[in-house]
Amino acid sequence: MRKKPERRSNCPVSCALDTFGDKWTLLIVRDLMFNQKSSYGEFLKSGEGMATNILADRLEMLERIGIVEKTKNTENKTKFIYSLTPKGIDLLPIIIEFIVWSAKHDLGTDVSEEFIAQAKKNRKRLIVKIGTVLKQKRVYPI
Amino acid sequence: MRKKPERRSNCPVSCALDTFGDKWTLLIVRDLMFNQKSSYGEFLKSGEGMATNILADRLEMLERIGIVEKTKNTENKTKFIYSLTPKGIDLLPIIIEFIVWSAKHDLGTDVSEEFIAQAKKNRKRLIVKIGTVLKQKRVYPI
DNA sequence: CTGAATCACTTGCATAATGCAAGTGATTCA
DNA sequence: TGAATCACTTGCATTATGCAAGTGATTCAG
Repeated sequence: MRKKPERRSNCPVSCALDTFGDKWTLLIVRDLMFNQKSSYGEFLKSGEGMATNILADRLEMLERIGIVEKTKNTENKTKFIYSLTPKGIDLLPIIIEFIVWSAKHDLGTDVSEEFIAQAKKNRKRLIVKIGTVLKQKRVYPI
Repeated sequence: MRKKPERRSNCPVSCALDTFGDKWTLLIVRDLMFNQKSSYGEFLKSGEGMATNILADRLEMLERIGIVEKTKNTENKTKFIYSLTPKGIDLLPIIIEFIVWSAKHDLGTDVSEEFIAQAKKNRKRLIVKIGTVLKQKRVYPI
């Protein structure tokens, strides 16, 4: 378990990196946003090969700070469903900008032309569109 | 020295995190963009207290992958000047979105209302404006 | 009703990254 | 010419990550 990330300064960039400044946390968010994943087992199957202990640690952290919500699956009691809260959905612009940057500067990265075109020409619309879908997917707590 | 970050997948988010997924790299970029810092000694003085070896490591990496440029100061030969390349300047939207997210969800973080207002209402204009300043600051290689 | 399968984790230990303090070598300045 | 400045290195302790195996609560098939 990683140490409680005490804030290094009050700079907004620094504070964001206290939470997201690692190689895994935003990949979970990405999977929730773009890859239709919502369970521990599905996150594990992602191409990057996250270790089980790291995944458990990050999910606990994301839930604790209110970016992700964990609910019981009514069908199968061993299965849990993770979904993004509004605070988590607000990470969408950050993820989009990472994608745009990689598409431009990291040849060999897989991005659809379509997505980049929309991100550039109808950015706001794209964010609203994806955000709406994510809000609908959200499993509201009782 | 950290290992050469081999790409974990071809996902643009994952690729970006291979480079920027740590607590320090984007702070150097932030200092170059917003804090008028341009030398090793100045980066060290940042409020977060970066270790000297980590700073040296990240500066070398950022230069190697073409995000930062290192030039000799003509006045003082012991001093070097670091500046952002166009590839580095393109990180601006990412940094801005981190700031916007923290301003909204991390109370206690220091952001001016003015900046957030501009980021929301005139995002494109803000990016062009800051980008232009950074291009002018850039020390072109011979 | 029971044993195998599924799911979501834990645990223990090796390896890698980071943090800290001290040291080095090339200018530059008094 | 000796002290100060600047940009790093180096060595070692601490922390985080990676890997493989194990655990406990359902669920499902026979």
